[in-house]
Amino acid sequence: MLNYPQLDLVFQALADPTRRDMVERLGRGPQSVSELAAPLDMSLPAVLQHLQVLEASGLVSSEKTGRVRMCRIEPKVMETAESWFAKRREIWERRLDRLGEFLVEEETQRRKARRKR
Amino acid sequence: MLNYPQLDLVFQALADPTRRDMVERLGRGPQSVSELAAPLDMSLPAVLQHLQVLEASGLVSSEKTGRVRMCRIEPKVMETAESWFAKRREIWERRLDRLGEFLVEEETQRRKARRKR
DNA sequence: CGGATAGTTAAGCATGTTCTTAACTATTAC
DNA sequence: GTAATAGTTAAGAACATGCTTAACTATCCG
Repeated sequence: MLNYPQLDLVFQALADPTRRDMVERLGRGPQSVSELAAPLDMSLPAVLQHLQVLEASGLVSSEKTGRVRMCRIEPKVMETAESWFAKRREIWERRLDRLGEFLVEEETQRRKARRKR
Repeated sequence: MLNYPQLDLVFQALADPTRRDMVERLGRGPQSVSELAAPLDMSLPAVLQHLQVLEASGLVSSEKTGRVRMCRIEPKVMETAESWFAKRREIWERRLDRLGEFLVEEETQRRKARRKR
């Protein structure tokens, strides 16, 4: 399971539309810092700061060769975040199943009680 | 698809460990504000503020009857956030498939070329 | 070498977040 | 009706976030 601090950083990173956009584009393939920055309406240092947040969360990694820094997504961290939702949903659905069984059982008891009268 | 501002609010809400804890417990069943607050090491107003963040995101809804406010999770919003990851993963996996096909194709071409010599 | 390209660092400002305490309202129980 | 319970509101302190501009470094190209 993912430890709490990382989930903090991952969800914090994804809470910003600029960073989600960067993640979505990196999902289509690796990009340099300049390529990432091109469609964004902000300064290059601002893009760098977003990239740092993404890297701190583990969602994105980058490597510099020559003067170009290539950025790529880290699917494992994405999947671990996704699995937090899956785990919640599993518990939620199990609870609803139990609730459903309880209600059916209750109804059965009521029918029996009516027949006895 | 979920609109951007809501995703901002949902991920922002989940970026805090206290709020994730509240969501996890509400996933096991509805709770009053006091019940939600009980295990948390902070003042009641602070819990209220976290609850407001969760409600603003749509992840949690609440209803007051008498002097008790009962809070429940909104699974649909959870699922829509989860689906953001699923969508990213789908695109990512499709890309890797294409990349795999390309590499296999390339290898096949190389083998043919070798045979011709 | 010298200029263009790609990225980086630092400082500062405006705004947002997370908590606190104090004071308050509405509901229920005796 | 009085007191306990459950929640609410407001104000403020402390820190975090998301930008900016200015100045800088490292690499590549001719």
